[in-house]
Amino acid sequence: MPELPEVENLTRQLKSSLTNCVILDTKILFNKLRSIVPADLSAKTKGAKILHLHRRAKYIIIDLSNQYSIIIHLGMTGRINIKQNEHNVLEDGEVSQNRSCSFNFGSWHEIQKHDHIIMTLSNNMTLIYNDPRRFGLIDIINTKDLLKHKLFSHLGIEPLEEEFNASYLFEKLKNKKASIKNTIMDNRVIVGVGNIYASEALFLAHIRPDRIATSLTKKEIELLVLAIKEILQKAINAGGSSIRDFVSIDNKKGGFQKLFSVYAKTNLPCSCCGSYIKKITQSGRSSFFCPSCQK
DNA sequence: CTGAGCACCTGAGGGC
DNA sequence: TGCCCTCAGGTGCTCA
Repeated sequence: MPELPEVENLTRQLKSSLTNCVILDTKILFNKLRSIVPADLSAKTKGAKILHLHRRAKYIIIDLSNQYSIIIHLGMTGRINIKQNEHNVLEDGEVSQNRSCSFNFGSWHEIQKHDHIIMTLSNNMTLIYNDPRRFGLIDIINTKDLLKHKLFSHLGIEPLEEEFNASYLFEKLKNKKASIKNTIMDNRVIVGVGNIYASEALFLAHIRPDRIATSLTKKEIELLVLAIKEILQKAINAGGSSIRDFVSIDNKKGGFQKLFSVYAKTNLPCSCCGSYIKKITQSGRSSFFCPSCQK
């Protein structure tokens, strides 16, 4: 259930629990994800130490001690669960016990539906990649070739980096015939803005999603850049619901979903002006906006 | 080159 | 209960 904020939070969590772990064994239960999981994933990970974890766009990258890097993408429904063969206390002090599919207190070899990759790690931990729709991806390549990888070579800049600013976006919007919503979701322009936050950011910037990109004024572009950064940062700070899934608290209604202003709020009153939120379809995906606040 | 549409999948939820 | 339809947080490919 990942947009950038969730992948960012997941990466941070994984970083704190997996850094310096050794991969003892990797089992591929099902190899047909978005692309075929490399058959030598097991051989290339066996005995390697996890040195560093980081994120690029919505990809999680795990650098290993043996010059390889694992690339993970969660697609629409991918999850990473960490099982621990002992009583597990979460960061906020709660003890997890309400999820059948995660902590089994001793019987942690039990395989759940849609578990595709299982990594046995040192420190009594097991990493499980689960993905019902299988739009996710796992690959492994030489660390030095990361940037050349075809998944990364065409990607635009990170929205939270300083280089993503009004003058950058202004240049990118020149001659764009697509809608502004499609444009900010275009990975070649900026990465990591998914369907939820595209709608949310455009609401914050008071711009209709179906405006042609070139029609935005400089002022609107400035507002939009700030809105994208703000909405992503807020969502990261709110923690992601996938993090809660990751640490196995089933709390889908909580987290940042409460912060949505327009997403999935068709026909509900706008929190700002009371007008009813409208839903339209753009390139086959739903967009939500307030017809009165957004121009 | 661009942009729209489609394909890849399973599962949840609504209508009948 | 069950069948059928629509929809879902992503992204790369094809075609015009």
